Amino acid sequence: MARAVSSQPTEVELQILRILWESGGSTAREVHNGLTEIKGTTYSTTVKMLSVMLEKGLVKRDETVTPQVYRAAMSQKVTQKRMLGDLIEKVYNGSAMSLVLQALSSGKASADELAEVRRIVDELEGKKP
Amino acid sequence: MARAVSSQPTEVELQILRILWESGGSTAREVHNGLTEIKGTTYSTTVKMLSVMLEKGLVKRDETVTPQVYRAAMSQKVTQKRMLGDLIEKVYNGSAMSLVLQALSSGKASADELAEVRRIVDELEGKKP
DNA sequence: TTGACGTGACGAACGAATTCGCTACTCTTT
DNA sequence: AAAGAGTAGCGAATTCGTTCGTCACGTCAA
Repeated sequence: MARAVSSQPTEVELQILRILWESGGSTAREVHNGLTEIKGTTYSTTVKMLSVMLEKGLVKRDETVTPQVYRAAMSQKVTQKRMLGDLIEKVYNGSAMSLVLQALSSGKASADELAEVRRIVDELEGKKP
Repeated sequence: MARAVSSQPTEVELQILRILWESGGSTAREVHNGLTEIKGTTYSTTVKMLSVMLEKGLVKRDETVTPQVYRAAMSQKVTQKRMLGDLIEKVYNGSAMSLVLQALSSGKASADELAEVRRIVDELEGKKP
């Protein structure tokens, strides 16, 4: 038998979504131009991927114009949260904090970013007591 | 054609690794007992998965004892860091901080955990100047 | 109108991931 | 020794993800 259908976008699907998020909407040709830079695949492959993603509901398509324009069906933020939650569940046994600690200690964070983290922590702590 | 070999453990492989990390080492039967609770697959499948993982180098096997004992080849921490880095790269465009901020603001963190985050931030900021 | 060119839609092909059935062995127990 | 039970190994079957080749249309210029 086989594995179940993954709810998460696959590797290539994600690369396409990133192109669409950045552009806000692109024709198959435009997606292909962005994709071929990193993958070297053919235009045919790009069109196929887009049609597969359309079936899965990962992208929407405006057919009233020619060429048709594709857009991501879900925002980048929502997709990120979904995939992050998935990783936390599957790899960090549901502990978001242990992921945060690991990301903090291993990543190179700028002073500004650290200050931002501190601000968020202050905000969260303020709600507790 | 086909996709490239994923460097990351797959879904089921991860579930098996989690069992091995927790136990420190298990027989095929023990892994199966843990796996069948969440998957309902047969013993045969478990043994096959273990042999595939052995080929990939994801697990090691002690053949001097009967039944043979399997252990994860890589620590949980290293695997987590590797998969986290992968997510940051592919989904967060390389920005670890935006992942941290999202995880912090969406997750429910305890006071202790927040204090721990604050401690890490302090430590990281101390090194800068 | 005929030919070149771009857009789209299929379906084939192949590797990877999963699942299992069957077979071969090794120990125990009668 | 013969019957049972558990451990391991192999290869087949299926589905998914990914890549292309090819064909059918439409549009536009010569």
